[in-house]
Amino acid sequence: MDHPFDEAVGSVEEAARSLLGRIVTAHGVSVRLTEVEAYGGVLDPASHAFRRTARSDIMYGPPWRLYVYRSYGIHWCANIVTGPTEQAAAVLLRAGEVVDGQDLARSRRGIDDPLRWAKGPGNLAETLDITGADLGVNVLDPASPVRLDRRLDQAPLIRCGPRVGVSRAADIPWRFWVSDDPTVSTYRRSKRA
DNA sequence: TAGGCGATGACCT
DNA sequence: GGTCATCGCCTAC
Repeated sequence: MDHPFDEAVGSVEEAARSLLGRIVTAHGVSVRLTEVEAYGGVLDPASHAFRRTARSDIMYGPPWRLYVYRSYGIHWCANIVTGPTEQAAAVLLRAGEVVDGQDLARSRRGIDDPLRWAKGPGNLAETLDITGADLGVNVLDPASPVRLDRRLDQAPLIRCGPRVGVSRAADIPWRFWVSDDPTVSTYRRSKRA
């Protein structure tokens, strides 16, 4: 597929795919990532880092830091900066399966259905108790409040499609999810796309 | 400094 | 299918 962001595809797309299936642990709960979206930074008009501002500045820094932003004034959304540094690329964590800390997850979400605990980026952040206080932490540091486990030996079966909720560059298939996984969020196209 | 607008989720019909 | 709560960020005045 031909689009103006070919240069960014290699790095951030590969990073997004490599995150699927890995375990993120934060504040007492662990989640196996089943759905992510890639954002290509300066080359991607849908990325918060398309223009450098105070909010997006963290994405211009070193990779494997956490970028957290508030959406609609209500929800927190968590991203992992993937680099390279000048490109400001990042991967949004959209959904996962809670694999540890189930009691904490249930109390934070207030619902009993485990499939819904970390379904959608806002719910994922709420389950893991990720907030603005976690902005910029190094997810590869074992002492970090938000951390990523080692890379998988075998990658899961991955499918891809357009990103959710973005109005610009809406047709780029940079949403990735684990095939047939029940914790993946249901797709909704942006109203403005 | 004011106004518009979301990388959402929950609830409604 | 559709609506709406709610507020921080960004842009334009």
